[in-house]
Amino acid sequence: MSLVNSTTLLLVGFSNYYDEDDTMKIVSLHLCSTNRKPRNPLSCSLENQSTPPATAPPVCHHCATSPVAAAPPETPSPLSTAALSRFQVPNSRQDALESKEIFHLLKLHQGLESCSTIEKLKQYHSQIIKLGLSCDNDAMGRVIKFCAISTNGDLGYALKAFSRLPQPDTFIYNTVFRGYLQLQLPKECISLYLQMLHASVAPNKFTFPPVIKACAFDNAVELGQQVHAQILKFGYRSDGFSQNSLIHMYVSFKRLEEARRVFDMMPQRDDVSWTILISGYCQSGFVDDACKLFDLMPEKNPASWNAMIAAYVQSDSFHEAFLLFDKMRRSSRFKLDKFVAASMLSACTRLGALKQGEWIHDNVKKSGIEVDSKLATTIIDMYCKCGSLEMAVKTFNELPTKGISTWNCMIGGFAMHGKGEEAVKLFEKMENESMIPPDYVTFVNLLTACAHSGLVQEGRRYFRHMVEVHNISPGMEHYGCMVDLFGRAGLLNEAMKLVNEMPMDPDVGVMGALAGACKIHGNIELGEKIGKKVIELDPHNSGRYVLLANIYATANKWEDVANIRKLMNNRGVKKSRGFSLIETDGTVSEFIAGGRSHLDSEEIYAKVKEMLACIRSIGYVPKAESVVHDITEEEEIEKALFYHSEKLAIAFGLLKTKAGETLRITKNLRVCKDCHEASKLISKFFDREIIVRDRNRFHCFKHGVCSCNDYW
DNA sequence: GTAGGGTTAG
Repeated sequence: MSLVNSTTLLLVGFSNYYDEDDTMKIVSLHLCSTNRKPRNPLSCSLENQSTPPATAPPVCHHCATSPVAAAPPETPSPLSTAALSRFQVPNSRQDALESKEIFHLLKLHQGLESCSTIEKLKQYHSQIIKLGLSCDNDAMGRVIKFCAISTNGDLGYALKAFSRLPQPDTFIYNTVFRGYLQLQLPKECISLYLQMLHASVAPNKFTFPPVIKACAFDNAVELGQQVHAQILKFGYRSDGFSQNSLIHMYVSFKRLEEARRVFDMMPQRDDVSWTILISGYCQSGFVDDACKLFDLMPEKNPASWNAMIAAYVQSDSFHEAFLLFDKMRRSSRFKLDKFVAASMLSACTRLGALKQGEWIHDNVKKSGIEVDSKLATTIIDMYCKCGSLEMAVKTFNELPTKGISTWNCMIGGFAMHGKGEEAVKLFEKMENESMIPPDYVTFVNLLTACAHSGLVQEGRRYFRHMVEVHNISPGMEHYGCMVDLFGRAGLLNEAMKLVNEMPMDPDVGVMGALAGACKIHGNIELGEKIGKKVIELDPHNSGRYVLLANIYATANKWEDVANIRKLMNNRGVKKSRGFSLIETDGTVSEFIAGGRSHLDSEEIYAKVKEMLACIRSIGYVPKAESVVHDITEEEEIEKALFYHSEKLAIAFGLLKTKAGETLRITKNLRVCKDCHEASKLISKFFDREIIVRDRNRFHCFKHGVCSCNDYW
């Protein structure tokens, strides 16, 4: 976390600047020409690549009943489209006749180029067959290109057509490589590449990017290195696309030194080369190296800016991300694009910085950036996690098309705001109106919503519904939700029964939910047993120790609390420091418990004292069980409680905002019981709405009541 | 033909 020592993070200053009839089936590939000697295709040499044997292909079983098989016998046609130029000027009657057909063919090609549906494509294909061109690479290349690559295509159809070609050319192979990649079938792509070499078809510069990408995707390190050697052998060491693909492949193999070597050896690097390497360093955690490289980059483009910004966001360096974003806007001619917008929205989401998030959303609208389903999801997630459920719902409702993630995100949004009924309603709408079937994540979010709102019956029903109606087997997360659902509702026996009946060993999350339930319902015996198991399952996570300590503290077993602390010390586990962030007037300030490095700390501490005195007058009693240490002196307990980061943030908010303004606070940990109680009373006494996002959910304190109904 | 963004229990 880069925001240390209760410093103030300036985020202001940028608001004025900008202004199919066949079922999809992937058939396995087979070579129609099978009379070649098997050999290692990777040792294929340049000398024998250009003379493929002219053998007639045996009819393959895939094609016998396919539409492609309806083609007339394969006779050599004078209309081979590669020979079109010979027929430009008709001199004789024969030529005139042929030219008519050629005209027809040219129109056919044009039609293929602008073809929009697979049905249309099939009509063109049958005309090609009538013209006797079903083995012509030029004509069939167009057919295969449409089927393999376009969004309305059909790779299965492309593969059938491909298998009928006696000698597919490099273009056709390259096209099918891309088709396989689009459907995330790297193994099939690699296998076809090997078959291509077997068939002595020479690769060209368009061959390597998809093949290398397939190696990267399939994590085929050795093969990737062999393809690298072939790039050099076939003479493409200066092809930027192939070289960039290589850098990307080595980055995905986490072989940064080799990626760097390719980069350094390139005769001419372009912005993509730089960007790939920068993101590579970032993904491997070498943010400093990435930064150095970024500074050296001659001409930065939005992708390279975004690589750096995204790296900062992912490493929790939000301050740096905002600074770099500002620098980008000042120093370059580039406008906000959807990727940078998404990265910055993610930064705002993580920080809980609603104003900044709104600003980015405004600029997305002003810039005319197309809000695709990914960006829409990012925006909605930002509103949900920054506490503005209203704006999230508005944005969601205004979207013309919604993706699965968008629905899931919105259901999750209702869940974290404790709006179980709304989550259920939205899920029903999704099921009945959206044509998008719910997936694994949908049910994780839906069951979470039920758990957080105490909807036990609904939770039970949807847990069955998921299997019975949608054929989704419950995973660890779903069991976690159900244990949480039963546990929170006090149905510990049912929770235990589910854990015992699970088809897999419960993970630390499931056990943690059970331990949490024991704490809530004061089941010390079971809590102690489960709490200890959880610690052994996750011994480096301080939160596990704190939970058991809290269970002991609830029962006033201070000696056991102290023993847990000793255990943590002996094992070198440090308690993760809790912090609270609050946004006031475009600035995000961070507070840690007892921290005094804020410039206004004296004033803030005085305000905490005043604030607590006020709520004492309406019944506040400090809750000692929120102190995990073995402190017995009342004064000491209060000291430890009073300066929790959340109280400091609230006091700061009361100081810096106008009467009636909503305070929005983001915490990294869960709200403790004492702060929860104090926040309710503060909201009543000072007549303020206080919205707190903790690590699990939102608490909206208003008129002395919390939106979670104390069910959290 | 190569690079960058989203939703997931406790």
